[in-house]
Amino acid sequence: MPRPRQPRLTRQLIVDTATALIDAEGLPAFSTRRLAAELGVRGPSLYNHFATKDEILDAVADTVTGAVDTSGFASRDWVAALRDWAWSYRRALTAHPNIVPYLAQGPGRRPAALAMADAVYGGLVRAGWPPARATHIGAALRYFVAGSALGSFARGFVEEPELYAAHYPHLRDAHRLAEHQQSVDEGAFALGLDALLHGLTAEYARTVGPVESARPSG
Amino acid sequence: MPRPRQPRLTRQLIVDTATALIDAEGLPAFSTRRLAAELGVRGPSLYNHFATKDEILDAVADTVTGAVDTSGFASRDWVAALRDWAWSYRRALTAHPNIVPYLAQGPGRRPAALAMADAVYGGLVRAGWPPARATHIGAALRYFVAGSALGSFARGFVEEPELYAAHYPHLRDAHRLAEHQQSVDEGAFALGLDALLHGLTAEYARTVGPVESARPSG
DNA sequence: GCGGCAAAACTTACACCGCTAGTTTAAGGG
DNA sequence: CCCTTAAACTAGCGGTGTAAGTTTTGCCGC
Repeated sequence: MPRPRQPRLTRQLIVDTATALIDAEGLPAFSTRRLAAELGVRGPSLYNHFATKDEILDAVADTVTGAVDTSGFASRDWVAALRDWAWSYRRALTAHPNIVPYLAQGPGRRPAALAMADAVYGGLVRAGWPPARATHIGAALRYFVAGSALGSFARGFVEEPELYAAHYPHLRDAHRLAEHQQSVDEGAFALGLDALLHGLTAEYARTVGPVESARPSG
Repeated sequence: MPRPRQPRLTRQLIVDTATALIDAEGLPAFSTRRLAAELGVRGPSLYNHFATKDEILDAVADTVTGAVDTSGFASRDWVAALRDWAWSYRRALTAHPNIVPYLAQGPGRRPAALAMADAVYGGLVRAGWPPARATHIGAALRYFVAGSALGSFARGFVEEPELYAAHYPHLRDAHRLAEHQQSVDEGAFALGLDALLHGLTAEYARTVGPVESARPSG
């Protein structure tokens, strides 16, 4: 089957299908042949549109990151902007949890990740944070969000109470975590984010100056 | 070459060699055949000692997690214990950064991870935190530590200034991040951890009661 | 209109992957 | 001493990413 009348593949179509496949079956199940099959095509054909498998994954990761909203840094005080950004970031990642392990490994050359870092850094510097501090804050929040989307603390537990009861006295009810997975993860995220922002507000007051444009809501 | 006079493989030897191999060449380079070659053996021989490749990786991950020190929860106030634990946790992970993406995916059945979770949870509950809060705090800190060890914000940047200058105005000096990688990551971690603990201290005073045994150091 | 070139699919193939099955020999217990 | 078990082996299956070369189509310039 040679070149068809109308191309069957597009970068966009490949990325969309790859995203759906990863969402549905996980990263390990994502292979070039499997993806090609999903597209009604033969595997190597993908290489007419992407140079490597990683390039496809980068495109998927970039699309996911592109959904993050950083507009708050242009309109709100820095605390509110950080909060909005962190939640938007988390939502974007948890919408496609299976790609997170790949995505989490450095902003690299991915345009959307760089644009995001740029917006955050710029917003914090504009708010009065020293550049080095702005870098640290952006990184720290990134750690927290990525960790929360990746680790899914609760998901790791297993439905076998006796596994825990014997050896881990305090985790007697750990198996229950699996039931309330989402609420545990979201609760931990909300608590941690509030604590982080609270601490940053105090740090701001101490080192930058009295809180003016910063109106902490927590 | 049949059964040798003296076994050439041990679970311990396999785990140690696997750890060294992953440290030296990264997760993708870690294959059963490659590991076997490193051990002077033929690949399938590993399956006399481990059922699957993942079981080997779990053992490596468990060894890494086992190096985390949670003793502070038995002797110090909860804030100091959390701080010590978080730093120890981070040191354990950054000592073997290549295994982190695997390790980060849920505490699962790995004994060391469960023991760690148990110690943290128990310590927080003993300090007066409500159980649900204790779970959230442990998870939040885990997110932060795992994210910091995984993402290595700075490592992601590339040594090509012109890549950033054009499109990301605030990241003009982003390529310099690669130079100061370790200090940026550690600084971000220190800042974030202090902010988190500061916020948790405030939360404790507000919801649990006046700070008594808690003696925040930040 | 037509020749030629680029595009986009194809087939084939390589080296590697995790893992299974069956084989061989040595070690150790009854 | 036999017999089970352990621990290595070889062979091989189905799958992986990707390189190379083939074929047909669409399109652009003459």
